[in-house]
Amino acid sequence: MEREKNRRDVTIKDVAKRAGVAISTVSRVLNGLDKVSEKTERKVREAVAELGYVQNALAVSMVTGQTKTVLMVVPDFTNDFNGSVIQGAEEYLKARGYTMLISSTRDFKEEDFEDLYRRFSGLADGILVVQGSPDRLDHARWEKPLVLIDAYRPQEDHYTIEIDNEKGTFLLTEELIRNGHRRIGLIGGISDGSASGRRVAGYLSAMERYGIPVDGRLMAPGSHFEETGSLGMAAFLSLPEYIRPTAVVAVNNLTCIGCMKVLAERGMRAGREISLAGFDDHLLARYSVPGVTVIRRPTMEMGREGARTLLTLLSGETPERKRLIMESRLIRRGSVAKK
Amino acid sequence: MEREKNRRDVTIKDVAKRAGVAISTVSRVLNGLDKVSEKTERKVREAVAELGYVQNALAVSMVTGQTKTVLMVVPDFTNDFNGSVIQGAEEYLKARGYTMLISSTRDFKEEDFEDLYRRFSGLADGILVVQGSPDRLDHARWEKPLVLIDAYRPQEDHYTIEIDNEKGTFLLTEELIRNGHRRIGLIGGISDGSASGRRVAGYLSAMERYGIPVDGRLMAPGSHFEETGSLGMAAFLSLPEYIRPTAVVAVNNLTCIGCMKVLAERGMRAGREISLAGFDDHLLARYSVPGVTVIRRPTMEMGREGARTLLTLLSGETPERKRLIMESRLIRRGSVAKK
DNA sequence: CGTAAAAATAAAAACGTTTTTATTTTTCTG
DNA sequence: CAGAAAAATAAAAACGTTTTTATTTTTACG
Repeated sequence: MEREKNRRDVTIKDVAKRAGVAISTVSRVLNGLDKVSEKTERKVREAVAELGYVQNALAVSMVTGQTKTVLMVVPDFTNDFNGSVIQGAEEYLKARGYTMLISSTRDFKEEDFEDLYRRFSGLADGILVVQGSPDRLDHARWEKPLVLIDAYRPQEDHYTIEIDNEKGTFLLTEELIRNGHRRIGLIGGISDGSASGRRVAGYLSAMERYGIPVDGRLMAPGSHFEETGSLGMAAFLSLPEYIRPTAVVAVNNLTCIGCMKVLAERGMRAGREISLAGFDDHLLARYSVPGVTVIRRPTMEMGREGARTLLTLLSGETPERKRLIMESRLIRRGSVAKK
Repeated sequence: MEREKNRRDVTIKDVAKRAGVAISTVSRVLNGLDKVSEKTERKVREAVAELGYVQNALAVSMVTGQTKTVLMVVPDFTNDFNGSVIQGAEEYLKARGYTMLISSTRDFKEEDFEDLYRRFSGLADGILVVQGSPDRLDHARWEKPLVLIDAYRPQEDHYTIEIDNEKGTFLLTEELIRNGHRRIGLIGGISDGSASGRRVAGYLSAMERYGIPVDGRLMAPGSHFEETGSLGMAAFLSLPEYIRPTAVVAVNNLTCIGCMKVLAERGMRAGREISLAGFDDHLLARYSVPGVTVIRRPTMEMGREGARTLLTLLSGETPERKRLIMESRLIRRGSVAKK
C-alpha cells in the first residue's frame, strides 16, 4: 500500500500548473468547448492523465446549478415491484450520466415530503416518486421537476407513469366470472382517489357489467400490505359455505402473497379449494404450483419511462403528455379453476 | 400556484440580512456553536423561519470536505436479498443524517470500480458494496472507507459483513443426509476464493464428514443466477434413475428459484419427486407448498451492520474486527422428504 | 470611571469549479 | 510590414457555505 496519507485530491489547479496553462483553459478542454489549440489540448490531456485528475462533482454543481442527480423515493426496497422500477430507472439514468439518490418513505405524507425537501432539495435536480397514493402533494414545497410512478392523478397536476388500474382488476374479475365464479371476493384496496381506488372500481364495474350483485361481506378492503391479504383470506375462509367466495381478487402483489400464505398454512392451494387472481407477476405467482393468474405490469419500463420523463423535464422540454398510461396484460395460470 | 418563477433559493446571506447580523453569525447559530447571545440567536432563528431557509448541502460539503453521503453498490435491485440489505442500510444511515447514493453493477470488475470512482468519489464519504465475489479490489483507486457485504475475504484486506457460508451449505447438506439422502446434487457455485467457493466447500465437507463419496456428475457449478439453477435441475432430472440425485442443494436464492421453476414446469414438487434445500429465505421458499428448507441469513441486519461499520470508519474510529460474521440459521420445511 | 479581559460579532479566506471579461498572441490584409 | 481582426489564453468573479482571524461591544474590576 503506497498511497500517501492525507493526500489532497488533485484539482484543476494542479492540472493547469502541470500543463503550463490557465485554469480556465483546462476547463474548456475538459468541457469540449472550442477555441483551444491542438497543442494546448494535448498538453492538458497529458497532464490530466499523468495526475489522474477527476472532476470534483460538488464544485461543478455549485457553479452550474445542476447536480446531475435524481432522487428516487420508494415505499421500501423489499417489495420486488419497487426493486424492478428502481432497476429500470437506474439503468436509464446511469446511461445518461445521471446519478441516483435514494430514500424510502412508506407513507409519503406531507410532513415526509417536507423532510425530503430539507434533506435533498439541494442535492438532486429532480425527484421520482413511486407511490400509489401520495398524500396531498399539492402543498409541498418541492419546486423541482417531479414525476410520479404508479400514482393516479386524474386532475393531471403532476406528471405520472401509470397503468390502467381499473382495467386491471376488471380483467381479473372478468376472468373469474368467465370461469363460472359468481361469489368473488376482493382483498385489499381503499376506495379513495388513489390508484388503489381505481382497482376497487375495476372490480365493481366488472361485477356490474356481468350483472352480479356485489356482496359487502366479500370485500376485505385495506392497505396494500401482506397482512391485509392474509387477514382477508382468513376471514373469507371462515365464512359459511354458502357465502364464502369461490374466487378472490387480490389488489396487489403483497395482498396476493398474504392470501397465498394463508392457503399454504392450511394446506390449501389456489385453484383447488379457492381460485385466486392478483396483481403483479411476482416470484410466487410465477413459480408456485399452480401459478397465479395475474395482471403483469411493465415494471422496469415504468421506471425507465419515469426517468425519461424526468430527464425531459430537466432538459427544459415539455413531455408529450401529463399521464403516461402503460400497457399491462393478463397472464392466465392454474390458480383460476373452472367453477 | 403562486410560486415565483426562477426564484433564487434563499441563502445564508439573505438570512443574515434579514436578521441584521453577519453571515458567520448565522452559521454559528445554525451549527450550534457557542458564543452567540440569546437575542442574536432568536433574531437569526426567526429570519430562518420567515424565509424558509434550507442549507445548501453542496456548499457545506465543499467547505467541510464531507458529503454525509454513502454510496451503495449492488449487483441489481430485483434480487430480494439485495433489496433487504439496502433497506437495512438505508434505515440506519437515514437515522444518522446520512444520505444514500446507489448504483448497480452486476459483476464488479476492476474497470467497473474505476468507473464508480470517476462518478462517485467526490460525492460520497464511503462506499458499501454488496457482492459475493468482488474482483480484485486490491488495485482499486478508491481511497475512502469501504465495507463489503456478503463477501469472503480471508486475507482481511477489507472490512466485511459475512455469514459462515461454508457452514450454511454444510448444514443444508447434512440435513439432507440425515433424511436418508446419499445422492445429493449441488447446483451453482464456483470454487474460487469467493463466498461462493465457501458454499461449495461446505457441501463437500458435509459429504466427506458423513463418508459419502462425491460424484462429479452431481455437481452443476455456475454463477448465482436463476438460469444456473434451471439448467442444473433440468440436467439432473435427465440423468438415469440410478445416478439421479434424490436431493439437491441450491447455492443461493436465484439458483433455488431456477430449480423450482423447472420443477413447476414439469408438474413436480420439491419434497415429492426430489428434495430441495437452498440458501436465503425468499418468497418462494417461504410460501410455496411445500415450503423450502433454507438457510436464512439476517439480511436487513447485514445491511445495517455494514452501514454501522462504515460510519464507524468515517468517524475515524476503528471497528472491533475486520470480519463480522453474522448468525444464520436452518429453517426446516417440507421440501426435504425422508428417503 | 478607565481599562483589561471576555464575549460577541464581523470580515475575509477558502473549498474547486465554470463562465464572463480582459489580455495576449497569431493570422491576415492592404 | 503596419495594423486590425481573429484566435487563443489568462484573469477574475461567482456559486453558498464554514472557519479563521480581526474588530467591536460588553462586562468586570481596581
